[in-house]
Amino acid sequence: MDDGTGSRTHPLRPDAPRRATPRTRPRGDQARARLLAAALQSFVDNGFHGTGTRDIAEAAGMSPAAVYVHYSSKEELLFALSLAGHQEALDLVAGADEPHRRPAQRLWSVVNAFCEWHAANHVNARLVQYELGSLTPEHAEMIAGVRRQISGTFRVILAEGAQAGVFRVHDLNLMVVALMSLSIDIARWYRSGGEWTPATIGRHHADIALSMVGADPETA
Amino acid sequence: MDDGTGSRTHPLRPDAPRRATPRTRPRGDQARARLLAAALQSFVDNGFHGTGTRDIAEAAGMSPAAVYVHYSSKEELLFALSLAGHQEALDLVAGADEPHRRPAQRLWSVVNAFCEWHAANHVNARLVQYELGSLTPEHAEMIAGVRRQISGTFRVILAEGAQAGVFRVHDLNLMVVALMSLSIDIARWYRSGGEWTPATIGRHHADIALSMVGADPETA
DNA sequence: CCTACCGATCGGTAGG
DNA sequence: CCTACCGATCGGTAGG
Repeated sequence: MDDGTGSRTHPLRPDAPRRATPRTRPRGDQARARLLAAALQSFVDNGFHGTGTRDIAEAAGMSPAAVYVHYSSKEELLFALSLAGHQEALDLVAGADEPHRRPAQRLWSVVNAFCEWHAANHVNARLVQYELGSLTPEHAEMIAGVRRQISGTFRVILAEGAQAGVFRVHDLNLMVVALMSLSIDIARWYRSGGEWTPATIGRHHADIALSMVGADPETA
Repeated sequence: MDDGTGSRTHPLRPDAPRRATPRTRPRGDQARARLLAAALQSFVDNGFHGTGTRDIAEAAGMSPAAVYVHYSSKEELLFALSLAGHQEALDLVAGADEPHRRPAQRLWSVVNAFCEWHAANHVNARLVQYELGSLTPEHAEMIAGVRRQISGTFRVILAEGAQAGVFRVHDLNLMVVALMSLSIDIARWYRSGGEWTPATIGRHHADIALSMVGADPETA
């Protein structure tokens, strides 16, 4: 098909078979990726309002105006990052859940995955958890939908374990937020290169999650 | 000796009328209080960088320049709020701890107080937990000292319970952050007027904290 | 994707 | 504690 460089202006014939169709990786995608990476780092380091579009452009190696070739506003950049991060977290949680297994195993697996993600991807996670206030109301509502799907996964597992009598849950919704706090707050305190690896934290906190609902780890 | 106001320069002289000395609550204090309240709300709603000094001044009923009569910079306002909030949280935690009681009772009491504070004072708490990045390095280091005192309170209780064999703690420092996550993350999700009161959350999460360390609530 | 530029607003200060 | 103002920088656009 195409070699991916896509820089030729004059292919060999006027009917130009190659140039007539989009490349698998158009050049614009690379620029967008650079912009997203630059924006993510700067939003996390300095906050959305503390980041100038010129900071982003410079870190992506473009002129200030080039940002607007790819994104119509600074908020669109934030939204793209926030949505991608939320979707990644949701996919991970949904993929970690194994509905055919017992509640304790499901809970352990989901908390383990969610915690590990927040540690390993703590830069993304920090944007995901702490920059929602700068989204437009429309975009915030779309993100809220993804967030409801994530908390719904926790809620279903807790409800099933409580009904089966293997979880002790006095207040279902309060237990959901408590379990999610354990994971989400990792984004706030985690620093890479420290005392623990993401995998260590995931296992430790998943064990703790079982304790929180009074599940016996031995019979899980 | 002294009434503590420390404002009188000539207490007994008849020609020392009241108005010659500052009032017990000098007028400047009131202006500072209005500035702090305005800055707190705006910093939490829009972030430090998203807040203009003119926003603060207007909400406090002053001209833009009047802010600098009381605080030398926008960051000084943030620091004053952050330090006061941290000190309040530390005082509360230290006051809730009762060293003569058993570890489980101490842990319950401290987690209960810390959680309740984060819910009841969630506006202050949000600034305390999420606006540290905008402090100067010097101010950040001062705040870090207060934070270490708070986490130290948790650590001491956990270590004592573990040594006494009434707490199951595999990784002391990781358990400290897990317990604090439970409390601190309340600042992120709590909304007043919702499903739970601060007292309800405090009791619920304090119970959960005991579960996390494997403490038997009955024999606490 | 660039240069050049728009009006608006920023944190902070002079001078009273 | 005010009016008036400083230079710098902001998000975004015109025109190519």
